[in-house]
Amino acid sequence: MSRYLKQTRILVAVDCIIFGFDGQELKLLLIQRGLEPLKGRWSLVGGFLKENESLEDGAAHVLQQLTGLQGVYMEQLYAFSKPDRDSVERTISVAYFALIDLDQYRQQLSEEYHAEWVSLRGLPDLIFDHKEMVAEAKKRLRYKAALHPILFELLPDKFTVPQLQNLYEGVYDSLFDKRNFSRKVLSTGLLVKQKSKDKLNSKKGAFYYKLDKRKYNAKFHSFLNFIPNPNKF
Amino acid sequence: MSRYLKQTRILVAVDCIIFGFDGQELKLLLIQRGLEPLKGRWSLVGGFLKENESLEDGAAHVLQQLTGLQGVYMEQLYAFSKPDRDSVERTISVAYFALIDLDQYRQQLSEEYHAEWVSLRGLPDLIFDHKEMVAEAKKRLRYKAALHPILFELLPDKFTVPQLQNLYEGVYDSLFDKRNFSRKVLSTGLLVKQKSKDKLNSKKGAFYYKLDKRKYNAKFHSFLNFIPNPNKF
DNA sequence: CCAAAAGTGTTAGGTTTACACCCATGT
DNA sequence: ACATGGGTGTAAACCTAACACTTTTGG
Repeated sequence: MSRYLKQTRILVAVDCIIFGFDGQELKLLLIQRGLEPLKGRWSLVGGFLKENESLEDGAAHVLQQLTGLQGVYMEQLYAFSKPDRDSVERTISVAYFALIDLDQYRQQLSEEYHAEWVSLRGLPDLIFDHKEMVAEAKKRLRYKAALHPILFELLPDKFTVPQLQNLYEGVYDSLFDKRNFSRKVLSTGLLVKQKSKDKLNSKKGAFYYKLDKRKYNAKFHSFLNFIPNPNKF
Repeated sequence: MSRYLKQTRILVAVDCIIFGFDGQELKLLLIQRGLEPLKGRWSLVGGFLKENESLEDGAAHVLQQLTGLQGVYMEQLYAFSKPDRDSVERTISVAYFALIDLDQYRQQLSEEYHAEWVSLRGLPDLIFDHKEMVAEAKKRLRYKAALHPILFELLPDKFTVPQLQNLYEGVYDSLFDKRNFSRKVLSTGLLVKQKSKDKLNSKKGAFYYKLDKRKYNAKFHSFLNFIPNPNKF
Protein backbone atom coordinates (compact mmCIF):
# COMPACT_ATOMS: atom_id res chain seq x y z
CA MET A 1 0.00 0.00 0.00
CA SER A 2 1.23 3.48 -0.83
CA ARG A 3 0.93 6.29 1.65
CA TYR A 4 0.12 9.96 1.73
CA LEU A 5 3.33 11.90 2.04
CA LYS A 6 4.23 14.58 4.52
CA GLN A 7 1.07 14.36 6.57
CA THR A 8 0.92 14.20 10.31
CA ARG A 9 -0.40 11.01 11.81
CA ILE A 10 -2.22 11.42 15.08
CA LEU A 11 -3.27 9.25 17.97
CA VAL A 12 -6.95 8.43 17.87
CA ALA A 13 -8.76 7.37 21.00
CA VAL A 14 -12.25 6.18 21.78
CA ASP A 15 -13.91 7.17 25.03
CA CYS A 16 -17.21 5.81 26.27
CA ILE A 17 -19.76 7.60 28.38
CA ILE A 18 -21.67 4.71 29.90
CA PHE A 19 -25.01 5.50 31.46
CA GLY A 20 -26.82 3.13 33.77
CA PHE A 21 -30.00 3.37 35.83
CA ASP A 22 -30.33 1.63 39.16
CA GLY A 23 -34.05 2.25 39.57
CA GLN A 24 -33.41 5.41 41.54
CA GLU A 25 -30.96 7.54 39.66
CA LEU A 26 -28.76 7.83 36.62
CA LYS A 27 -25.18 6.71 37.00
CA LEU A 28 -22.00 6.81 35.02
CA LEU A 29 -19.46 4.03 34.81
CA LEU A 30 -16.02 5.48 35.53
CA ILE A 31 -12.62 3.99 36.15
CA GLN A 32 -9.59 5.02 38.06
CA ARG A 33 -6.92 5.50 35.48
CA GLY A 34 -4.32 2.75 35.40
CA LEU A 35 -1.44 4.46 33.64
CA GLU A 36 0.77 7.35 34.47
CA PRO A 37 0.45 10.19 34.30
CA LEU A 38 -2.67 10.97 36.29
CA LYS A 39 -2.72 7.41 37.56
CA GLY A 40 -5.55 6.89 40.00
CA ARG A 41 -7.58 9.84 38.77
CA TRP A 42 -11.16 9.33 37.59
CA SER A 43 -11.61 8.88 33.88
CA LEU A 44 -14.03 7.67 31.27
CA VAL A 45 -13.36 4.26 29.87
CA GLY A 46 -11.39 4.43 26.69
CA GLY A 47 -8.60 3.13 24.57
CA PHE A 48 -6.59 3.87 21.49
CA LEU A 49 -7.87 2.94 18.09
CA LYS A 50 -6.08 -0.11 16.73
CA GLU A 51 -4.74 -0.53 13.26
CA ASN A 52 -7.59 -2.62 11.93
CA GLU A 53 -10.50 -1.45 13.92
CA SER A 54 -13.26 0.98 13.10
CA LEU A 55 -14.29 3.44 15.79
CA GLU A 56 -17.51 1.50 16.30
CA ASP A 57 -15.52 -1.68 16.85
CA GLY A 58 -13.16 0.13 19.15
CA ALA A 59 -16.00 1.46 21.26
CA ALA A 60 -17.61 -1.97 21.44
CA HIS A 61 -14.30 -3.51 22.52
CA VAL A 62 -13.79 -0.93 25.22
CA LEU A 63 -17.23 -1.60 26.58
CA GLN A 64 -16.93 -5.33 26.35
CA GLN A 65 -13.60 -5.37 28.10
CA LEU A 66 -14.98 -3.46 31.00
CA THR A 67 -18.44 -4.90 31.39
CA GLY A 68 -18.47 -8.15 29.47
CA LEU A 69 -21.60 -6.90 27.74
CA GLN A 70 -22.23 -7.03 24.03
CA GLY A 71 -25.03 -5.73 21.86
CA VAL A 72 -25.43 -2.70 24.04
CA TYR A 73 -26.99 0.47 22.72
CA MET A 74 -24.28 2.82 21.57
CA GLU A 75 -24.11 5.96 19.56
CA GLN A 76 -21.31 8.17 18.35
CA LEU A 77 -21.40 11.40 20.29
CA TYR A 78 -18.71 13.70 19.01
CA ALA A 79 -15.07 13.86 17.98
CA PHE A 80 -13.09 15.99 20.43
CA SER A 81 -9.94 17.44 19.02
CA LYS A 82 -8.47 20.45 20.76
CA PRO A 83 -4.73 20.14 20.15
CA ASP A 84 -3.95 20.21 23.86
CA ARG A 85 -6.84 18.16 25.16
CA ASP A 86 -4.56 15.29 26.21
CA SER A 87 -1.60 16.55 28.18
CA VAL A 88 0.62 13.64 27.23
CA GLU A 89 0.46 13.70 23.47
CA ARG A 90 -1.85 15.14 20.91
CA THR A 91 -4.80 12.80 20.62
CA ILE A 92 -8.18 13.18 19.12
CA SER A 93 -10.89 11.27 20.87
CA VAL A 94 -14.16 10.12 19.44
CA ALA A 95 -16.67 9.79 22.22
CA TYR A 96 -19.50 7.28 22.24
CA PHE A 97 -22.29 7.05 24.71
CA ALA A 98 -23.81 3.78 25.79
CA LEU A 99 -26.97 2.94 27.68
CA ILE A 100 -26.97 -0.20 29.74
CA ASP A 101 -29.38 -1.97 31.95
CA LEU A 102 -27.55 -1.84 35.25
CA ASP A 103 -29.28 -5.01 36.49
CA GLN A 104 -28.04 -7.13 33.68
CA TYR A 105 -24.61 -6.13 34.68
CA ARG A 106 -23.99 -7.08 38.27
CA GLN A 107 -20.95 -9.17 37.58
CA GLN A 108 -17.37 -8.59 38.50
CA LEU A 109 -17.22 -4.86 37.65
CA SER A 110 -13.76 -5.84 36.42
CA GLU A 111 -11.82 -5.30 39.64
CA GLU A 112 -8.90 -5.02 37.35
CA TYR A 113 -9.97 -1.59 36.14
CA HIS A 114 -11.21 -0.13 39.42
CA ALA A 115 -14.48 0.68 37.75
CA GLU A 116 -17.38 2.16 39.67
CA TRP A 117 -20.88 3.39 39.09
CA VAL A 118 -20.94 7.01 40.11
CA SER A 119 -24.04 9.14 40.56
CA LEU A 120 -24.40 11.77 37.85
CA ARG A 121 -24.93 14.45 40.44
CA GLY A 122 -21.71 15.06 42.22
CA LEU A 123 -19.31 13.58 39.71
CA PRO A 124 -15.68 13.67 40.78
CA ASP A 125 -13.16 15.59 38.73
CA LEU A 126 -12.29 13.82 35.52
CA ILE A 127 -9.08 13.89 33.53
CA PHE A 128 -8.51 15.82 30.33
CA ASP A 129 -11.74 17.03 28.74
CA HIS A 130 -13.81 14.14 30.01
CA LYS A 131 -16.07 16.43 31.98
CA GLU A 132 -16.96 18.23 28.79
CA MET A 133 -17.67 14.91 27.14
CA VAL A 134 -20.02 13.93 29.93
CA ALA A 135 -21.78 17.28 29.69
CA GLU A 136 -22.29 16.78 25.96
CA ALA A 137 -23.53 13.26 26.50
CA LYS A 138 -26.09 14.43 29.05
CA LYS A 139 -27.28 17.08 26.66
CA ARG A 140 -27.59 14.58 23.85
CA LEU A 141 -29.39 12.08 26.03
CA ARG A 142 -31.96 14.67 27.03
CA TYR A 143 -32.37 15.86 23.51
CA LYS A 144 -32.82 12.44 22.09
CA ALA A 145 -34.99 11.04 24.85
CA ALA A 146 -37.44 13.90 24.35
CA LEU A 147 -38.12 12.60 20.86
CA HIS A 148 -37.30 8.90 20.78
CA PRO A 149 -37.93 5.96 23.10
CA ILE A 150 -34.25 5.61 23.82
CA LEU A 151 -34.45 5.37 27.61
CA PHE A 152 -35.92 1.88 27.48
CA GLU A 153 -32.37 0.76 26.82
CA LEU A 154 -31.60 1.56 30.43
CA LEU A 155 -34.35 -0.64 31.84
CA PRO A 156 -34.49 -4.36 32.45
CA ASP A 157 -36.58 -6.64 30.32
CA LYS A 158 -39.60 -6.21 32.57
CA PHE A 159 -40.32 -2.86 34.14
CA THR A 160 -43.25 -0.90 35.52
CA VAL A 161 -44.66 2.40 34.33
CA PRO A 162 -43.76 4.15 37.60
CA GLN A 163 -40.19 2.91 37.15
CA LEU A 164 -40.14 4.32 33.65
CA GLN A 165 -41.50 7.63 34.84
CA ASN A 166 -38.88 7.70 37.54
CA LEU A 167 -36.22 7.32 34.90
CA TYR A 168 -37.60 10.14 32.79
CA GLU A 169 -37.86 12.33 35.84
CA GLY A 170 -34.27 11.57 36.68
CA VAL A 171 -33.06 12.42 33.21
CA TYR A 172 -34.97 15.70 33.11
CA ASP A 173 -34.62 16.54 36.75
CA SER A 174 -38.31 17.32 37.00
CA LEU A 175 -41.60 15.77 38.01
CA PHE A 176 -44.24 14.78 35.50
CA ASP A 177 -47.94 14.16 35.98
CA LYS A 178 -48.38 10.42 36.24
CA ARG A 179 -51.78 10.34 34.54
CA ASN A 180 -50.51 12.14 31.49
CA PHE A 181 -47.27 10.24 31.48
CA SER A 182 -48.78 6.79 31.55
CA ARG A 183 -51.35 7.72 28.94
CA LYS A 184 -48.69 9.02 26.58
CA VAL A 185 -46.44 6.05 27.06
CA LEU A 186 -49.15 3.45 26.72
CA SER A 187 -50.66 5.16 23.70
CA THR A 188 -47.50 4.49 21.72
CA GLY A 189 -48.40 0.81 21.69
CA LEU A 190 -44.80 0.00 22.52
CA LEU A 191 -45.58 -1.69 25.82
CA VAL A 192 -47.07 -5.10 26.47
CA LYS A 193 -48.70 -5.57 29.85
CA GLN A 194 -47.62 -8.63 31.80
CA LYS A 195 -49.67 -10.66 34.26
CA SER A 196 -47.23 -10.20 37.10
CA LYS A 197 -46.60 -7.24 39.33
CA ASP A 198 -43.63 -5.67 40.95
CA LYS A 199 -44.38 -5.70 44.66
CA LEU A 200 -41.10 -4.25 45.85
CA ASN A 201 -41.93 -0.62 45.57
CA SER A 202 -45.50 -0.60 46.82
CA LYS A 203 -48.03 -2.67 48.65
CA LYS A 204 -50.50 -2.65 45.82
CA GLY A 205 -47.87 -3.62 43.31
CA ALA A 206 -47.38 -2.22 39.81
CA PHE A 207 -47.87 -4.23 36.65
CA TYR A 208 -44.82 -5.18 34.70
CA TYR A 209 -44.58 -4.33 31.03
CA LYS A 210 -42.29 -5.55 28.31
CA LEU A 211 -41.23 -3.75 25.19
CA ASP A 212 -42.84 -4.90 21.98
CA LYS A 213 -39.53 -5.28 20.19
CA ARG A 214 -41.11 -5.26 16.81
CA LYS A 215 -42.93 -1.98 17.27
CA TYR A 216 -40.00 -0.55 19.17
CA ASN A 217 -37.67 -1.07 16.26
CA ALA A 218 -40.25 0.23 13.84
CA LYS A 219 -40.95 3.39 15.81
CA PHE A 220 -37.50 4.03 17.13
CA HIS A 221 -36.86 6.87 14.72
CA SER A 222 -40.33 8.40 14.93
CA PHE A 223 -40.91 11.56 16.86
CA LEU A 224 -42.77 10.48 19.94
CA ASN A 225 -42.86 13.31 22.43
CA PHE A 226 -42.80 11.59 25.80
CA ILE A 227 -42.23 14.61 27.95
CA PRO A 228 -44.39 17.69 28.43
CA ASN A 229 -43.21 21.10 27.24
CA PRO A 230 -40.03 19.84 25.61
CA ASN A 231 -38.96 23.40 24.89
CA LYS A 232 -38.29 23.90 28.56
CA PHE A 233 -35.23 21.68 28.30
CA MET B 1 6.37 16.40 25.82
CA SER B 2 6.28 12.67 26.51
CA ARG B 3 4.36 10.31 24.29
CA TYR B 4 2.20 7.25 24.55
CA LEU B 5 4.25 4.22 23.63
CA LYS B 6 3.44 1.50 21.16
CA GLN B 7 0.25 3.04 19.84
CA THR B 8 -0.64 3.40 16.20
CA ARG B 9 -0.90 6.91 14.86
CA ILE B 10 -3.39 7.40 12.10
CA LEU B 11 -4.10 9.94 9.41
CA VAL B 12 -7.06 12.13 10.28
CA ALA B 13 -8.94 13.95 7.57
CA VAL B 14 -11.76 16.44 7.51
CA ASP B 15 -14.34 16.32 4.75
CA CYS B 16 -17.02 18.92 4.19
CA ILE B 17 -20.45 18.38 2.77
CA ILE B 18 -21.35 21.83 1.57
CA PHE B 19 -24.99 22.49 0.80
CA GLY B 20 -26.17 25.47 -1.17
CA PHE B 21 -29.53 26.59 -2.46
CA ASP B 22 -29.87 28.49 -5.71
CA GLY B 23 -33.53 29.39 -5.30
CA GLN B 24 -34.62 26.32 -7.20
CA GLU B 25 -32.88 23.31 -5.82
CA LEU B 26 -30.37 22.07 -3.31
CA LYS B 27 -26.81 21.69 -4.52
CA LEU B 28 -23.57 20.28 -3.25
CA LEU B 29 -20.17 21.82 -3.73
CA LEU B 30 -17.82 19.18 -5.12
CA ILE B 31 -14.34 19.25 -6.51
CA GLN B 32 -12.44 17.20 -8.98
CA ARG B 33 -9.69 15.61 -7.04
CA GLY B 34 -6.26 17.10 -7.62
CA LEU B 35 -3.99 14.31 -6.46
CA GLU B 36 -3.30 10.83 -7.65
CA PRO B 37 -4.69 8.32 -7.28
CA LEU B 38 -8.22 8.93 -8.50
CA LYS B 39 -7.13 12.28 -9.87
CA GLY B 40 -9.99 13.98 -11.67
CA ARG B 41 -12.70 12.00 -9.92
CA TRP B 42 -15.43 13.82 -8.01
CA SER B 43 -14.87 14.26 -4.33
CA LEU B 44 -15.98 16.19 -1.31
CA VAL B 45 -13.73 19.01 -0.25
CA GLY B 46 -11.36 17.93 2.46
CA GLY B 47 -7.89 17.93 3.86
CA PHE B 48 -5.71 16.33 6.46
CA LEU B 49 -5.77 17.55 10.01
CA LYS B 50 -2.68 19.58 10.81
CA GLU B 51 -0.59 19.30 13.90
CA ASN B 52 -2.01 22.27 15.71
CA GLU B 53 -5.49 22.42 14.44
CA SER B 54 -8.75 21.23 15.97
CA LEU B 55 -11.20 19.49 13.68
CA GLU B 56 -13.44 22.55 13.79
CA ASP B 57 -10.53 24.72 12.68
CA GLY B 58 -9.63 22.23 10.00
CA ALA B 59 -13.15 22.22 8.62
CA ALA B 60 -13.28 26.01 8.65
CA HIS B 61 -9.96 26.19 6.80
CA VAL B 62 -11.08 23.73 4.17
CA LEU B 63 -14.19 25.75 3.56
CA GLN B 64 -12.41 29.05 3.55
CA GLN B 65 -9.79 27.87 1.13
CA LEU B 66 -12.41 26.76 -1.33
CA THR B 67 -15.02 29.47 -1.01
CA GLY B 68 -13.36 32.38 0.72
CA LEU B 69 -16.27 32.38 3.13
CA GLN B 70 -15.98 32.57 6.88
CA GLY B 71 -18.51 32.37 9.68
CA VAL B 72 -20.54 29.85 7.77
CA TYR B 73 -22.90 27.50 9.55
CA MET B 74 -21.15 24.22 10.17
CA GLU B 75 -21.79 21.17 12.25
CA GLN B 76 -19.89 18.00 12.91
CA LEU B 77 -21.66 15.16 11.17
CA TYR B 78 -19.87 11.92 11.95
CA ALA B 79 -16.46 10.31 12.16
CA PHE B 80 -16.06 7.71 9.43
CA SER B 81 -13.50 5.09 10.19
CA LYS B 82 -13.75 1.81 8.32
CA PRO B 83 -10.16 0.61 8.08
CA ASP B 84 -10.30 0.39 4.30
CA ARG B 85 -12.34 3.47 3.58
CA ASP B 86 -9.42 5.25 1.95
CA SER B 87 -7.68 3.03 -0.58
CA VAL B 88 -4.36 4.81 -0.25
CA GLU B 89 -3.73 4.65 3.44
CA ARG B 90 -5.76 4.11 6.52
CA THR B 91 -7.44 7.40 7.32
CA ILE B 92 -10.30 8.31 9.54
CA SER B 93 -12.34 11.18 8.34
CA VAL B 94 -14.50 13.47 10.38
CA ALA B 95 -17.22 14.87 8.19
CA TYR B 96 -18.77 18.29 8.68
CA PHE B 97 -21.70 19.70 6.86
CA ALA B 98 -22.01 23.34 5.99
CA LEU B 99 -24.92 25.44 4.81
CA ILE B 100 -24.14 28.41 2.66
CA ASP B 101 -26.06 31.08 0.92
CA LEU B 102 -25.18 30.41 -2.66
CA ASP B 103 -25.76 34.03 -3.64
CA GLN B 104 -23.21 35.40 -1.27
CA TYR B 105 -20.76 33.16 -2.95
CA ARG B 106 -20.63 33.97 -6.63
CA GLN B 107 -16.94 34.66 -6.73
CA GLN B 108 -14.18 32.75 -8.39
CA LEU B 109 -15.30 29.27 -7.38
CA SER B 110 -11.58 28.75 -6.96
CA GLU B 111 -10.76 27.62 -10.49
CA GLU B 112 -7.76 26.10 -8.89
CA TYR B 113 -9.79 23.31 -7.32
CA HIS B 114 -12.16 22.59 -10.18
CA ALA B 115 -15.05 23.06 -7.82
CA GLU B 116 -18.65 22.92 -9.00
CA TRP B 117 -22.12 23.16 -7.63
CA VAL B 118 -23.82 19.89 -8.45
CA SER B 119 -27.52 19.17 -8.11
CA LEU B 120 -28.28 16.80 -5.26
CA ARG B 121 -30.37 14.65 -7.53
CA GLY B 122 -28.12 12.88 -9.94
CA LEU B 123 -24.85 13.21 -8.11
CA PRO B 124 -21.88 11.75 -9.92
CA ASP B 125 -19.92 8.90 -8.39
CA LEU B 126 -17.76 10.05 -5.54
CA ILE B 127 -14.48 8.64 -4.29
CA PHE B 128 -14.06 6.49 -1.21
CA ASP B 129 -17.07 6.58 1.10
CA HIS B 130 -18.05 10.11 0.18
CA LYS B 131 -21.40 8.97 -1.14
CA GLU B 132 -22.21 7.52 2.24
CA MET B 133 -21.18 10.78 3.85
CA VAL B 134 -23.49 12.71 1.61
CA ALA B 135 -26.34 10.33 2.38
CA GLU B 136 -25.79 10.82 6.11
CA ALA B 137 -25.63 14.56 5.68
CA LYS B 138 -28.92 14.60 3.80
CA LYS B 139 -30.51 12.51 6.51
CA ARG B 140 -29.20 14.82 9.21
CA LEU B 141 -30.30 17.92 7.35
CA ARG B 142 -33.84 16.59 7.04
CA TYR B 143 -33.91 15.50 10.62
CA LYS B 144 -32.66 18.76 11.94
CA ALA B 145 -34.64 21.02 9.65
CA ALA B 146 -37.85 19.34 10.81
CA LEU B 147 -37.18 20.63 14.30
CA HIS B 148 -35.00 23.69 14.04
CA PRO B 149 -34.91 26.76 11.78
CA ILE B 150 -31.64 25.67 10.26
CA LEU B 151 -32.54 26.13 6.61
CA PHE B 152 -32.46 29.90 6.91
CA GLU B 153 -28.70 29.51 6.72
CA LEU B 154 -29.11 28.64 3.07
CA LEU B 155 -30.98 31.81 2.18
CA PRO B 156 -29.77 35.29 1.45
CA ASP B 157 -30.29 38.11 3.87
CA LYS B 158 -33.62 39.00 2.33
CA PHE B 159 -35.93 36.28 1.10
CA THR B 160 -39.60 35.70 0.48
CA VAL B 161 -41.91 33.17 2.09
CA PRO B 162 -42.49 31.35 -1.21
CA GLN B 163 -38.71 31.05 -1.59
CA LEU B 164 -38.48 29.59 1.87
CA GLN B 165 -41.25 27.14 1.15
CA ASN B 166 -39.51 26.15 -2.03
CA LEU B 167 -36.43 25.35 -0.06
CA TYR B 168 -38.32 23.20 2.43
CA GLU B 169 -40.06 21.44 -0.39
CA GLY B 170 -36.72 20.75 -2.00
CA VAL B 171 -35.25 19.35 1.16
CA TYR B 172 -38.22 17.08 1.81
CA ASP B 173 -39.00 16.35 -1.77
CA SER B 174 -42.67 17.09 -1.20
CA LEU B 175 -45.22 19.84 -1.56
CA PHE B 176 -46.65 21.67 1.42
CA ASP B 177 -49.82 23.70 1.73
CA LYS B 178 -48.80 27.32 1.40
CA ARG B 179 -51.45 28.65 3.77
CA ASN B 180 -50.36 26.39 6.58
CA PHE B 181 -46.72 26.86 5.78
CA SER B 182 -46.73 30.62 5.87
CA ARG B 183 -48.83 30.67 9.01
CA LYS B 184 -46.46 28.35 10.82
CA VAL B 185 -43.39 30.21 9.72
CA LEU B 186 -44.72 33.65 10.52
CA SER B 187 -46.09 32.51 13.87
CA THR B 188 -42.58 31.80 15.07
CA GLY B 189 -41.95 35.53 15.14
CA LEU B 190 -38.57 34.91 13.53
CA LEU B 191 -39.32 36.91 10.40
CA VAL B 192 -39.46 40.66 9.93
CA LYS B 193 -41.45 41.89 6.96
CA GLN B 194 -39.70 44.36 4.68
CA LYS B 195 -41.24 47.13 2.63
CA SER B 196 -39.84 45.86 -0.65
CA LYS B 197 -40.93 43.01 -2.83
CA ASP B 198 -39.22 40.46 -4.97
CA LYS B 199 -40.66 40.92 -8.43
CA LEU B 200 -38.56 38.36 -10.24
CA ASN B 201 -40.67 35.32 -9.61
CA SER B 202 -44.12 36.75 -10.09
CA LYS B 203 -45.97 39.70 -11.45
CA LYS B 204 -47.59 40.52 -8.16
CA GLY B 205 -44.35 40.33 -6.28
CA ALA B 206 -43.70 38.74 -2.91
CA PHE B 207 -42.68 40.62 0.20
CA TYR B 208 -39.17 40.22 1.40
CA TYR B 209 -38.51 39.16 4.97
CA LYS B 210 -35.40 39.26 7.09
CA LEU B 211 -34.49 37.08 10.02
CA ASP B 212 -34.79 38.62 13.43
CA LYS B 213 -31.28 37.58 14.45
CA ARG B 214 -32.00 38.05 18.10
CA LYS B 215 -35.00 35.75 18.19
CA TYR B 216 -33.35 33.39 15.77
CA ASN B 217 -30.45 32.80 18.09
CA ALA B 218 -32.75 32.51 21.07
CA LYS B 219 -35.03 29.97 19.43
CA PHE B 220 -32.46 28.06 17.43
CA HIS B 221 -32.50 25.10 19.77
CA SER B 222 -36.24 25.07 20.37
CA PHE B 223 -38.43 22.49 18.74
CA LEU B 224 -40.32 24.37 16.09
CA ASN B 225 -42.05 21.91 13.82
CA PHE B 226 -42.07 23.62 10.43
CA ILE B 227 -43.20 20.71 8.34
CA PRO B 228 -46.44 18.73 8.50
CA ASN B 229 -46.42 15.09 9.55
CA PRO B 230 -42.75 14.93 10.40
CA ASN B 231 -43.03 11.21 11.02
CA LYS B 232 -43.41 10.65 7.31
CA PHE B 233 -39.76 11.49 6.83
C1' DC C 1 -58.11 40.37 -20.30
C1' DC C 2 -55.77 36.51 -18.99
C1' DA C 3 -52.20 33.74 -16.81
C1' DA C 4 -49.33 33.18 -12.86
C1' DA C 5 -48.03 33.54 -8.42
C1' DA C 6 -49.11 35.87 -3.75
C1' DG C 7 -51.83 36.27 0.00
C1' DT C 8 -55.31 35.20 3.36
C1' DG C 9 -59.53 32.60 7.03
C1' DT C 10 -62.35 28.95 8.79
C1' DT C 11 -63.54 24.69 10.62
C1' DA C 12 -63.11 19.99 12.39
C1' DG C 13 -60.27 16.73 14.53
C1' DG C 14 -56.71 15.64 17.34
C1' DT C 15 -53.40 16.41 20.96
C1' DT C 16 -51.89 18.21 25.27
C1' DT C 17 -52.43 19.79 29.64
C1' DA C 18 -54.28 20.47 34.17
C1' DC C 19 -56.52 18.52 37.66
C1' DA C 20 -58.66 14.74 41.96
C1' DC C 21 -60.28 10.71 43.44
C1' DC C 22 -60.51 5.65 44.35
C1' DC C 23 -57.96 1.14 44.81
C1' DA C 24 -55.13 -2.55 46.77
C1' DT C 25 -52.37 -4.13 50.26
C1' DG C 26 -48.80 -4.67 54.04
C1' DT C 27 -48.10 -3.25 58.49
C1' DA D 1 -57.44 1.49 60.00
C1' DC D 2 -54.16 3.89 57.79
C1' DA D 3 -50.28 5.06 55.00
C1' DT D 4 -48.23 4.26 50.62
C1' DG D 5 -47.92 4.11 46.01
C1' DG D 6 -50.83 2.43 41.74
C1' DG D 7 -54.22 3.33 38.68
C1' DT D 8 -57.70 5.87 36.05
C1' DG D 9 -61.28 10.02 33.49
C1' DT D 10 -62.68 14.52 31.99
C1' DA D 11 -62.90 19.07 30.25
C1' DA D 12 -60.63 23.26 28.35
C1' DA D 13 -57.08 25.10 25.58
C1' DC D 14 -54.38 24.64 21.97
C1' DC D 15 -52.50 23.02 17.67
C1' DT D 16 -52.68 20.98 13.06
C1' DA D 17 -54.48 19.89 8.81
C1' DA D 18 -57.55 20.29 5.17
C1' DC D 19 -59.56 23.13 2.23
C1' DA D 20 -60.81 27.77 -1.96
C1' DC D 21 -61.15 32.11 -3.19
C1' DT D 22 -59.44 36.95 -4.05
C1' DT D 23 -55.59 40.07 -5.33
C1' DT D 24 -52.05 41.98 -8.22
C1' DT D 25 -49.84 42.90 -12.36
C1' DG D 26 -46.95 41.97 -16.62
C1' DG D 27 -47.61 40.59 -20.98
